[in-house]
Amino acid sequence: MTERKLTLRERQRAGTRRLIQAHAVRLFTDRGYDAVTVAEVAEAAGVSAMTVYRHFPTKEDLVLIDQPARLIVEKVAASPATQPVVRRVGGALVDAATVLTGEAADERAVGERFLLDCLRLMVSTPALRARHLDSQYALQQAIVDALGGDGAATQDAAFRVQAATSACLAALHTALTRWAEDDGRTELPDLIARALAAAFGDVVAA
Amino acid sequence: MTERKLTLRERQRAGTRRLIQAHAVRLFTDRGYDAVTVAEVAEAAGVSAMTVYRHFPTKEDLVLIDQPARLIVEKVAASPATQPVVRRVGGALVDAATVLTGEAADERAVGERFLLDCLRLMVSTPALRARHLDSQYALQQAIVDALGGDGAATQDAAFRVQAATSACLAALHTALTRWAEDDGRTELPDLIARALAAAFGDVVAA
DNA sequence: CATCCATGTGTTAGTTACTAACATCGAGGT
DNA sequence: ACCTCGATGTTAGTAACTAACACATGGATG
Repeated sequence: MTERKLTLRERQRAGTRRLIQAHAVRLFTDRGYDAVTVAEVAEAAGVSAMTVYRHFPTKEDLVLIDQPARLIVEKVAASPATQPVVRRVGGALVDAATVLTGEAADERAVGERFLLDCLRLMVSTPALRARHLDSQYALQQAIVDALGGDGAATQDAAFRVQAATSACLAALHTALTRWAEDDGRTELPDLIARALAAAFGDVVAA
Repeated sequence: MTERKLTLRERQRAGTRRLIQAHAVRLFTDRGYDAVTVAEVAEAAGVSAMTVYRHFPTKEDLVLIDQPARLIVEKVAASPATQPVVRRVGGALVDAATVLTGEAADERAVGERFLLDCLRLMVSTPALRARHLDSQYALQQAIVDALGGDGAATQDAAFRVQAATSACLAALHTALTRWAEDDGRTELPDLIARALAAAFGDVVAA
């Protein structure tokens, strides 16, 4: 699975990174994001505050998970260009979620729990929610590029693609929020599919 | 139009508020949001930094325009409950935009220019874009409430309403972004209607 | 018109997120 | 064994806020 060619330093670095993030999410969940300072996170992880900033550019990045943008973009690019945009993007989102949540069940237990903790923080903390929504906006730009709506097409066509893509990602966000509220009890791909169906009707029936 | 029963102090307060905001948006547009400190905004407006914070809780609020949430919510609540959600919300968004951009043409020239400056900043500055997206998320909650999907209905129905509403607001955001890029040359209601049509097809034909 | 109070404002001191610059220590190749 | 480079710590600094207190002025009351 994971690359075994990592040098000792790289493993140590990755280790402290995960250590810092784990302590951060735990403290934030316990006492609230705003009530915990970066210095406290650093102390809990046994490092200096500067080290925290070397691994995470901002306090918010301690919680924000880098969306699997690459996977989604690949799936969008691989979708047939003959289908409507909402179907292509929606299908890619469901597929990507299936791949991600379907990984090895043993790692899933711990990994998914951590992910749910992060998601809950993102939904409940205004600053994190805002940053998360903005990262989805960045994902939208990447998806639009992958859809092949390159500068060639009309500006009006590009606008329509933007609108459809943003609507799909909004449905995804609704599904993610619900997933966090449900504590992960419902299967994420199902939630995404249902959110898409609620917004677009049967256009996205895979 | 505006209430003439304002006391002197209220008019003074509103005056300094607009003064501060005008100087802020001008400075931000000229030199960039991050390169201008709140202290500089205060100095340009001829007040102390503390006064700026008394009028605007955060630096970001100097640019963020309070969305006409009330108008939109009213229009949503007034829409026929028999129609699908995307139609009800989409129609309300177009209607509200028509009302707002259709105001007295003389005030519109200056007001719309200021609004476009703010929008451009919101689109191009990450911190502002994030806050704006989050304020749209707040608007989403208000719209869902107004849709009458009160706790009575199924939790699943509430989820579907959330998904559809969020998708509509995503289309709105795409339209607003395009409007700012177009420098307001295209009529905003038309842009919104086209964005909705691109996402949902003919479901929203008003 | 004199008085009192509420409100907007200024000043100061503090907290916290974040940055820059320099010193140190240890991993990893020579 | 030596040298380099990368990870970390330390210090000092900037800027967005917040709290607390003092001051002045609008606006109502006698």
